[in-house]
Amino acid sequence: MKWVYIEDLSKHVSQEIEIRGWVYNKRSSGKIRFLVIRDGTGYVQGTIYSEKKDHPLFQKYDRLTQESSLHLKGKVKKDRRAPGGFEISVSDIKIIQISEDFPITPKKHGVSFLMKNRHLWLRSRKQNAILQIRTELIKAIRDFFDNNGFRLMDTPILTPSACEGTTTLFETEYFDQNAYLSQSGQLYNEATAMAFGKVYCFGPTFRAEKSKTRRHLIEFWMVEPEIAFAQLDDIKKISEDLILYIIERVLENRKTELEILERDIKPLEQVKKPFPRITYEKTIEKLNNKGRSMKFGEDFGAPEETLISEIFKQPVCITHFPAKIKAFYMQPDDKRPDLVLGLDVLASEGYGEIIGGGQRIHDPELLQTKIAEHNLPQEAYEWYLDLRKYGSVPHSGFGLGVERTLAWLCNTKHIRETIPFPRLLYKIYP
RNA sequence: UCCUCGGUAGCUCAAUGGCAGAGCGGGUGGCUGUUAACCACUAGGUUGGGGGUUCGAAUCCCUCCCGAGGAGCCA
Repeated sequence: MKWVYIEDLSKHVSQEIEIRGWVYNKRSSGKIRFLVIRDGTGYVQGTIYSEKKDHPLFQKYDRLTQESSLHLKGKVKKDRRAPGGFEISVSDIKIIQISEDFPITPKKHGVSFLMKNRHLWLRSRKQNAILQIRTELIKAIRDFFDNNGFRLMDTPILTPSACEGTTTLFETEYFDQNAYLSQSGQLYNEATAMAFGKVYCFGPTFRAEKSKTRRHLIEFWMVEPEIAFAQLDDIKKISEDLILYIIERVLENRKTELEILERDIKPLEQVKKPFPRITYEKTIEKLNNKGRSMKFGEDFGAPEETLISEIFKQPVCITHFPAKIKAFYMQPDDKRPDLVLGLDVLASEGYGEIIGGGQRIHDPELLQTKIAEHNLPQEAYEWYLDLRKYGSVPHSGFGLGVERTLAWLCNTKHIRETIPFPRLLYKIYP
């Protein structure tokens, strides 16, 4: 008999097939018994009907507990009463294992309990939906870059020193020296961009910040394109195209999951390019007009980002930040040397920054000065300075945070649900 | 690191100085279309740890531990 995944059931109506999965829920009513099975690709209801109370299938059914594993054979039927529109009229059950009492019952649970049971929580419907969308999001990101001439260049996770010297890094041993877990692939990406033109890296990054908010993970995934000869305006356009492509793909292929999450898709459908483009100084002005007093030189916090997204109702592209609040490698504006050509994109609906990037300094002397001003050890940056000695060109890039983007797409309150096993402040179990 | 709130049955919570409870989950029985099914019965407790006040503490005080929300920090 043919083993079929639940997501493909619609192709097998009226056929005898086999499903392999786990018991999600049971309901019984004497002579008819219901069994909801999940197999990772979806959920389907099985029905067993008999006049005889001691029917062998009833005996097996009665032994089944939540999350018991089984093979289930039966005929696929279309039925309006069944969740999902299809159900299986069960002809045989092969029990693989009777599960012990499963901790996560179909009722309410607290976050702390669920996080301790993250390895089991992943089996729940909403968690499953979020992570199904995650795989679509990642595929969409890769397709976007692959289809637009970018070369995938993986950057190292073990690095000899800080990329920027701003964030706190995880330190580890590297034989007889110290090494640090990467907080960004960008600097290495600049080298590969000079070798391949258009590149991107996609990998995990690590920040040892003691951040305890719904927007922060200690370990998170970031995609970082870097383009030789590109200037600020070029990456504005690419970041818009990327975001629009991602939304399109998720809306096209993951509608069922968005429904499970009860995500109102209108705000996503309404995202259009070009996004509102505004400078840092204009943003400060707007915030002040809205009663949020801010001075030039202050960085936006979570409340400001929320307010900005309320003003525009679209993702917003903010540029021209004070040099003081940005990293050392940012290219200064010709007309305003106190400003840098940085780019942040804030997602709509209050989700805050999902993209950060900008144009990089290509002048060797200027870069050297900035490294000195930021008290960074020049020896560590010799290779990086080399990139400006041998055919230096203007170049730009940005990083997009996968989990923040996913939280926005799914309308998930907390970022911890957007990665299978989140690493959070002081929490690394399971 | 700081601020606020919390920790009672496997889970979610009630009991605010006087008998430690309910719903879910588990077990037993019933029911022909259930949708987190329902109905009946049943088992289940070191009230986070330690100390104190009191005739009496889940409840008040001290202390430690753990968690949540937020802030700061943070491309």
